[in-house]
Amino acid sequence: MNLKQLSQILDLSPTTVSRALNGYPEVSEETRLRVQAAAAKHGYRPNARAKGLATGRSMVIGHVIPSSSRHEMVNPIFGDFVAGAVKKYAEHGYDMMFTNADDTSIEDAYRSLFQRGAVDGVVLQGPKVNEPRIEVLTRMQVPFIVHGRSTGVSLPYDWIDVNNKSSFLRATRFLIDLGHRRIALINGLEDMDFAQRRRDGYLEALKQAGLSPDPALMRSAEMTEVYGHHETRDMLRLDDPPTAILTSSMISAIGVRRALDEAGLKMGRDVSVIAHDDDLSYLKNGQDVPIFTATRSSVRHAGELAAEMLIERIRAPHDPVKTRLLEAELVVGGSTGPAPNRF
Amino acid sequence: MNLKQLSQILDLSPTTVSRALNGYPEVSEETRLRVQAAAAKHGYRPNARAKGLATGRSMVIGHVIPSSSRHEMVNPIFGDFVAGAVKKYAEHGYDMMFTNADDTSIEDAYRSLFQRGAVDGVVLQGPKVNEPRIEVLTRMQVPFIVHGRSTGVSLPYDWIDVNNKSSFLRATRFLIDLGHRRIALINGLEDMDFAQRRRDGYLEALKQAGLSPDPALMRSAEMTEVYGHHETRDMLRLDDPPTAILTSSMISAIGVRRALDEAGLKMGRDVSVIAHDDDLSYLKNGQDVPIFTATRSSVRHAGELAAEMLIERIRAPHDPVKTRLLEAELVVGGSTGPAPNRF
DNA sequence: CTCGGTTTTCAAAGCGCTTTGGATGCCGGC
DNA sequence: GCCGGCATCCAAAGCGCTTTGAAAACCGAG
Repeated sequence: MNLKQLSQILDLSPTTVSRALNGYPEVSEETRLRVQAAAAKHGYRPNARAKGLATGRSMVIGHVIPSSSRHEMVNPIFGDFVAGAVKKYAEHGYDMMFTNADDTSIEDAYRSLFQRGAVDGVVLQGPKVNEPRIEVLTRMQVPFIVHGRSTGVSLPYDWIDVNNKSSFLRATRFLIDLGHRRIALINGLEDMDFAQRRRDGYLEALKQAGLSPDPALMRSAEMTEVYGHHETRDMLRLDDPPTAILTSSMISAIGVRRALDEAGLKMGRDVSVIAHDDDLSYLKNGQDVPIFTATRSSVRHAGELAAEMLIERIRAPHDPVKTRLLEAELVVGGSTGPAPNRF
Repeated sequence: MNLKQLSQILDLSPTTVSRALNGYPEVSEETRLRVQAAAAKHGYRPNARAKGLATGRSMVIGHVIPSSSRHEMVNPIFGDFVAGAVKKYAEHGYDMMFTNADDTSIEDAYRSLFQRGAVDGVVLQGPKVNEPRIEVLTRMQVPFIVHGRSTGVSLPYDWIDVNNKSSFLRATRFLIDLGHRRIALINGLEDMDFAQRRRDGYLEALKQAGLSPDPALMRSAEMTEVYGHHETRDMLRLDDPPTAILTSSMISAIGVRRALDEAGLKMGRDVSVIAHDDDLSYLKNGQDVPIFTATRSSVRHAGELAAEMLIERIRAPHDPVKTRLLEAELVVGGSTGPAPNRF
């Protein structure tokens, strides 16, 4: 069932039917109702491609998933972000599109997505330090939003980010206030901008407290459970092991706990742990009492906000740049306590 | 840059340029090279919407995400499946599209997606028992594939599934062989088809061993960490607590372990645990030695296969139905051991 | 040369929609 | 009775591509 057929049934021109359905004023209310009824009855749905061709808009927003960095897509954080975004997209009549690209052609992927008219805008996820994609997208005049920021990029661009630095600064200070001096950081990959900012916050707090950082206590890798476990076990073998561990994700924190258990140490008593909690829906940090003391910020909520900001941007391409910085809250659970062995 | 402009630059007709680019034989090799060079030089990308309009195909495959069941999308399993699928899509020139739908209109969402020409096929995820969507999609003649199956649906349809029943049967038998008699099942939501099959396997194994199931040891809910923890803690309080626990996901297994830790029980010695492991990339079941004894089946691989099967289906809509049943492997880790307290 | 066949190219229609620029009919005002 | 103005409706062009059917160019055979 297409417009033409529907208009023939109604004995109206396609023009009028189109207008009736799209809420234009130059059609009588009577006709509009008649058209709407017929459309509903025959299950008429305007062809999205034709509509897009005619209007020049696709009502689709694109996300690109690097394929080689296997984890990115799969990353549960990504999932929650996308869930938040897709909901807002739907509210505004947008669909969400994914394209896959290998790392070499990732810029190409964005370019192609937009230039072939598949999407009206894109969201850039997981920005690295000096993220080159930002410049590319700006030059192409694609409406886009960055989830995160990129130090080193001086262009203005829309972004939404959580204040990683301040949240890790506060978490570190919290541990220091509890008397901890040997504080480890199990961070994400530090070419990622967010990881770098977290490290900055951590270092800043140490500095403020007059503590000097120990490279042996600073680890960086993809945030898996196994990685959290591995690094923790490794650090516990040090002559002067950490009494507190700061970790960049709940997943690795789970690995940390496993390593502590294996070593016969009790979390919160022998070793304190603070995790960054993205408030993932299937991996809640406990029911009422948080399992881990954590810096919490809902990545799903960030997804919603990002979607709204992007849609705004698409509507008004020349508005001044908009940014949004979310503060994480520090929730205190059972995984932290005063430093042991205070002499 | 569009076809017309490019053809003017080349002083050729749009027809010829289009054919040259799409590999049709009726264009001289010389011209073809000239066209390809110009296309590359000017960064020409055929407009996807126009192409779609003309060909009647969108080269997009759709996934629908129920919004009310918050977890579905977010579910890390979903993420890995999608990662596998999107890779295969890309290899065949397809993109992936997501639409959001609330639970009431989920059928509508599929209908709309297809009828408005947004997608060439869809994948149906998380089928329930007597899944109504299968009938709807069949009737609409949408090419589709089901990830999982649906007991109670008698129509033929393409599906790919892991043999949930046999894998849980084997896992249960494995525990029985270790001397366990009080075996708990922490299952997913049992209106989901996969969960029901797992329960069937579990029950079958008990039956074969002459054991009668205890409703107090059979739990069912969304597979979160907190849930695994909660149910385990609850069951440990029973007069006759389980000595082994079978759980439907790694995530809840982590909760199970937490509950065991809290109760001062050692996993693998006091209580044995077997999890179903979807082999998620960021939540590996250990490095070399598996953490949990588990029934393992890569959901990412399932995603790849599903994508290929769907693309096949789109190419040949009238081919006989294809199905694929994957067997999970039973990997033995440190979480299982002989039943304690044998008298 | 001429002619049938082959290769190469092209004009134009069509995909399903929106939108511009009228047409048509009806109204009251003069 | 005519005209401007308004409310409705419509024909046709256009979005950027593919594809049909036909023309043009070229070939060697006769």
